[in-house]
Amino acid sequence: MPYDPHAVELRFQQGWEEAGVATVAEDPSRTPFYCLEMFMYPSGKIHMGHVRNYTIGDVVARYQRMRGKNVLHPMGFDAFGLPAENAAIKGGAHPKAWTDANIATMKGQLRRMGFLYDWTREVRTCEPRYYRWNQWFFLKMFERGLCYRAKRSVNWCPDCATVLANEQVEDGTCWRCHNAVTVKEMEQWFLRITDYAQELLDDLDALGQWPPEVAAMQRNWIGRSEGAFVDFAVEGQAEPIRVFTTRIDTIYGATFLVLAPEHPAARRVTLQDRRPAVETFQARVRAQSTHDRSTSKEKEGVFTGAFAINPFSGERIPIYLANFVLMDYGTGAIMSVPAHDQRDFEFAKAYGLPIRVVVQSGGLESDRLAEAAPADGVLESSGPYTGLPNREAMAVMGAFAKERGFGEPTVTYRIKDWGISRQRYWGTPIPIVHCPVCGTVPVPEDQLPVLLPQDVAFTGKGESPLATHEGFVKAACPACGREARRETDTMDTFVDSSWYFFRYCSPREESAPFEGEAVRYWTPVDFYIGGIEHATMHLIYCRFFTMVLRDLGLVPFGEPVKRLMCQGMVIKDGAKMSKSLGNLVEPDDMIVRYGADAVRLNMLFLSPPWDQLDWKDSGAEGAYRFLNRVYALVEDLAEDLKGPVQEPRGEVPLLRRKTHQTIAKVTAELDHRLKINTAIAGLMELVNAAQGYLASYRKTPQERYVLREAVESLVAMLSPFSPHIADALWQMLGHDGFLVDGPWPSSQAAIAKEDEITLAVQVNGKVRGQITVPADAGAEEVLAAAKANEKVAGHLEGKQIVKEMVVPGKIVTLVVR
RNA sequence: GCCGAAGUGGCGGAACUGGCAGACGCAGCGGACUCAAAAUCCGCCGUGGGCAACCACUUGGGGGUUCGAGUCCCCCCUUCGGCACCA
Repeated sequence: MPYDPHAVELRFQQGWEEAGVATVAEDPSRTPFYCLEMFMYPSGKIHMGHVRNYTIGDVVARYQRMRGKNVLHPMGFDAFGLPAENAAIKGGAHPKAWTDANIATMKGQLRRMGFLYDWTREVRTCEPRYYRWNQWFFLKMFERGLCYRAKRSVNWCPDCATVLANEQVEDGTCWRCHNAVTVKEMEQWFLRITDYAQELLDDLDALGQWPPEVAAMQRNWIGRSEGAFVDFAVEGQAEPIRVFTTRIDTIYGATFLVLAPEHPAARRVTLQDRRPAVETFQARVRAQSTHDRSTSKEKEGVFTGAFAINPFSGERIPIYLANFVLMDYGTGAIMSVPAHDQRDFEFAKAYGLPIRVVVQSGGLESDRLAEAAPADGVLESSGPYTGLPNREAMAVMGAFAKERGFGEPTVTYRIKDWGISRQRYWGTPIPIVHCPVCGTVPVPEDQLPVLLPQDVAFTGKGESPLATHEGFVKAACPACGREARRETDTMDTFVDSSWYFFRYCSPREESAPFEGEAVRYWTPVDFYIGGIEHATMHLIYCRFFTMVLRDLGLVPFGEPVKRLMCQGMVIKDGAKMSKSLGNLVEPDDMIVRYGADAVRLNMLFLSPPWDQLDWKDSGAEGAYRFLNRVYALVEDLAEDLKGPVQEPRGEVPLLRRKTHQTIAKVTAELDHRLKINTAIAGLMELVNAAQGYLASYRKTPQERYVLREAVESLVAMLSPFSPHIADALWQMLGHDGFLVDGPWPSSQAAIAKEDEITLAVQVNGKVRGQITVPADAGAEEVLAAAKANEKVAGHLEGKQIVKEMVVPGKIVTLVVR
């Protein structure tokens, strides 16, 4: 019977399900292994990116399980979010119905791919029994001061009518709809991720099994910067202006002070006659979109008429507002040292402000600078610090500022507190009530969850649908009982995904977010696979959340993921797959043509998991062809292999050696490097070798032993990659059960080892001949053989050997003159 | 601008610690089977030279270290990703 992928795949998908092989439970007698893939946003249908991500995860989960580990391999849905709501606004179904329908479709597709998930542990973040714990964590953080409300300038997407976190703004546009983002002042809820900035940074060094580029991106994002605060008195005013600088050593070269246009002190310091100009400038900056503001590099500003006093030199310097100073970094105010900072230099040139060199790094003259000179050097024109190397001066001057009380050394971070308020419906309600008397009051724990109402109107205009839902908004104040107003913002969906992997451990737990025993058994996650696009979003948030959970005493560690892998993008014909480019490959079509096993194998074989993958239908055909060959091979041999066997003694047959070498190679690949493409190449080589063996197969018990060992090892090792066909062939060979429970073949070093090796012989760096020697031959013997080689001898004739060496197992090299 | 990753046949890729570059597959070419086609099987397949055995060249470019470099060091080019007026 020819290989029929559909019949085979459906048969075993049903078989696995009926046998419940995917369902796992804690078992202290076995080693746990938590294999996790980023859960799914239920957008409608799965795409090739999902297929790749989940195939890699399924390989790891199945392999670890074949090795005897107790493997937790769950899947769930990141089910809150804007697209569901946008679909409702466009006149579609209710977000809940839309989401449920998509989940049903996508689960079917995952099942058809043969991914072995413990669906009894499925988590959907839009269910009250899940999101109530988001609310619970919110309250816990609120109690600890890790959660606060503040009026801030926030990123606002007019199109989505909601706030965005910094991480969700890409190049000045919304990460979802890619329309321009603007700035808006709003009351927002924030989580104090900055409290953990240092720990988030420090731990990166210990995450040895994370891709270094992800660690680098996070380092960059956290943006630690050492410097100092310095207070500059404002002439005629009591309140000073605090600046942040990383170059306090250059303070004698500060020739003006600059505030961000939105700086709260701007109004206070501006003199009466400068008001109109200052306000015009502020209005112009405010009108700019985030994108325009960050892309226009033109330095523009306005003089406030006020002067500040340099606390080191006593010098009187003008105060400006300028567009290049950002309110949300440092203190929103800087001292400008045009000689040593390029931005300050450009501004000074544009506004005719003085430029003074104070760090001499070689031949610098204040009135001849063509650009700023940020290099290290020796201080000049710097009062008592003149002559000091600038690095030393930094420390001394910082300490001096602290001693005199007008500043101090400090550290700032680029990362900001995480704004989680979203003016949308389809998310977790924030458990807060605003009371006219008591103010902001948290909803008591025993009143959770604050349920998201179902009956809302989706207009797509202005505020969240919740704000106009009378029944939801009206609430009694939990403190005094008076009529109050419920908070109508919902939480950023990244809150949902920050802890879902804990919930999988005990998904039906009703009295806590998760059950301690289960979490201690399974977590931290051993292996996590997902897209690198989450490097500075989800992958920072979930680390932060885990640290908070640790500080709440809920988990015994601060890092949720031991090993992280980011799979590469799936592209087609050199371009990202997308509907608009018309190069979308539908997994369903591929399955119809070649079956899930071939689609999986092709995905895995085309390139290493972390590299970009250029999808080729012809590759799937190749994979399909390979599976056909394996199927035909096993089918032809199945009956014969049940005949008598006897382990061969003495010289190891070539096929047997190849079998054991392949087992060693594939095992090593799946244990450590996960360069799955080369593991599959190894299996292909083994098939070629087995087929070659058939030419001289005489069906002796010894030969049959060798062939059976090869074929059974092959089928078992194929199982993580193409599990359905592997199970079918396994049963054809007379075994019961499913390969997901092993056995994984084992390699014997003595059999895998070559007893004769072929070495190349180099003369003056060029390969001139080949010699075959016993694997354990000594250097003397090898050299003798090399010199005796006819071709080598020709190159030695009439020459003198000046150097000879043998690299065991690798090469022989002779240098002649 | 800063940080990071990468550049190998017609294509995807292999070469794990410096040791015969091109495993494995795709495409292509030739052959077998077939009335024919598909499928399958066998062979060839980096470039140049030679009837040949063989020789020379070849891992983005240039230099270097080494008996020996795709791999290590320096400079440069290109592509991709991240950050970007961060004081």
